[in-house]
Amino acid sequence: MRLTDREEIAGVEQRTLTQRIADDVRRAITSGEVAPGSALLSERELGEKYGASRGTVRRGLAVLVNEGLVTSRSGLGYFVRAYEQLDWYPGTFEHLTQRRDTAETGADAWASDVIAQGRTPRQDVDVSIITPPDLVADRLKLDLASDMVVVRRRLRYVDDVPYQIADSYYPRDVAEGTPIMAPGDVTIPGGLMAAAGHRQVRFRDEIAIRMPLPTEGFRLELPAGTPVAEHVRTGYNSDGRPVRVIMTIVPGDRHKIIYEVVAE
Amino acid sequence: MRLTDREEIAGVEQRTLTQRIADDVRRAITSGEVAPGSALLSERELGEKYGASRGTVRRGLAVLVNEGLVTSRSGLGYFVRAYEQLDWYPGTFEHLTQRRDTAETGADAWASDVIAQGRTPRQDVDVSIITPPDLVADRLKLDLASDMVVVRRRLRYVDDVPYQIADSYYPRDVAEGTPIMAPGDVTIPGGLMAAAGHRQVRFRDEIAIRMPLPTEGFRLELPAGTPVAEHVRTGYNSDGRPVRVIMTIVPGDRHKIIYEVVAE
DNA sequence: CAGTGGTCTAGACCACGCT
DNA sequence: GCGTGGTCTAGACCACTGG
Repeated sequence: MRLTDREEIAGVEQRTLTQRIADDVRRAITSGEVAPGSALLSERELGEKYGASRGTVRRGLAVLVNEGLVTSRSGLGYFVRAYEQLDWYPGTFEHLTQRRDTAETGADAWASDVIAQGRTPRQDVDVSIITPPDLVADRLKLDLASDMVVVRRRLRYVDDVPYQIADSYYPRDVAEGTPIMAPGDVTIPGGLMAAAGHRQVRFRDEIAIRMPLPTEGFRLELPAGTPVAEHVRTGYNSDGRPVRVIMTIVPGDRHKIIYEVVAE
Repeated sequence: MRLTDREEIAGVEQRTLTQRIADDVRRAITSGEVAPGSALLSERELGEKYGASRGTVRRGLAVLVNEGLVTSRSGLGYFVRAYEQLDWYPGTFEHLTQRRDTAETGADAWASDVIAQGRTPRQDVDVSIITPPDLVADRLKLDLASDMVVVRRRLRYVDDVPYQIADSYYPRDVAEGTPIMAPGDVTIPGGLMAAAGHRQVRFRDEIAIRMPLPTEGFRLELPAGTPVAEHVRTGYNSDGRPVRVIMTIVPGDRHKIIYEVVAE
């Protein structure tokens, strides 16, 4: 019956039932008719409303889930997602960003950014020596495949919600015997780079936009339909040598990335 | 029967059949076992292989589609997606980026970037006067809700593939009587801003990572599972006045965004 | 033409959350 | 216990692509 019913309504209806459901609900959300955080009709109710089977309703809602507009919670229902983004300023130098409050709180550039926005930062840090991934070896210009690097793996939280994966890679000779090797969440006024005796005078940031890998999604507790930025910074010292690579995974639903650039 | 079959294999198998299919195929792709561009088994074949119904296979493959790993073409099959990204350097000033080849080809900063990478740029341009969206009005500090702005809407292509939506907004008094108002793809050595008598001495770039709106996906011909960066640049002149807002929609599958920053 | 994906249905069982 | 989403099946018809 359905096909004829549907086509009767609007002559030749191009869109599928799935699309109609997705479009209707999307419009209700983007128009503000249903507020962020509030619940949608249940799958069975929507099925009733549109004369659709549950499978079709689920496909329609899946579209919105993958667009990041909606999440589902088992046993509860579907909810409109609410976004609250933190400003992240990667485009400033550690040793220049260092703020008044930093010295007092012992916060690094990121942490003091977070504090400035009235939130509470925390990070789990783990230091180890590894064979670097190709991406890192290339950027650090390590010629020997056997060269190992020091990696500081950080999982950064804001108000106890995971916000970023930030892994820093240092050539061994740069890191060894410096505070970089210190385990845990150490903070050095002026930055770790300076503490290791290198002035990072230039960096190159490469930003790729993609969907998270399953492991990243898991670690960062990302809902479906949440893309990430893969932010790779290569830092150079005054000799033009690459001395650090930082790879940061930045969930799109929690961040706005900001660069301020001034002509010299 | 299946449930028992499956559990027999590995004691207590947590993952669902859908997940197993998705995981298996993903591993085959990320390990390089199946090359980019090549075809996967058909839905019916996978169903056979895993003892799954077609619906289940489709759900498994949908996971990979939404991760951007795979696309399907009706009547043909599923294919591993191939990524080829263009480097985009937004972090440099128009009037500084201006290159030798620019003067010759009449290319703007973006176009000469593209040319430098051996590709062919093109853009459709459309100029009109509108009431600005809130995002723009805020950044241009327009106080009257009635203030109108000049917008140059561009859809930029590389080798005839849509690459970016780039819409520039100018206050009327900045744009009127200048080449900014010229319809079509005009290019002025030194940039439109300079031609309008303003030196853009500072800008602020805000980058949000999200899934595309349906209209954006349509215009840019984005496959499912392709996130975008929403790149908003506010440019200021030497008086500290915001004189331009550029909103660029940057598909993640075609771009790498690069900022080079040098300590002064 | 045979094969592929796209859409849809109707029914089933499960785990989960709340009351 | 009842309602919610999560998973799965089996079967159907369609439009499209290629040889």
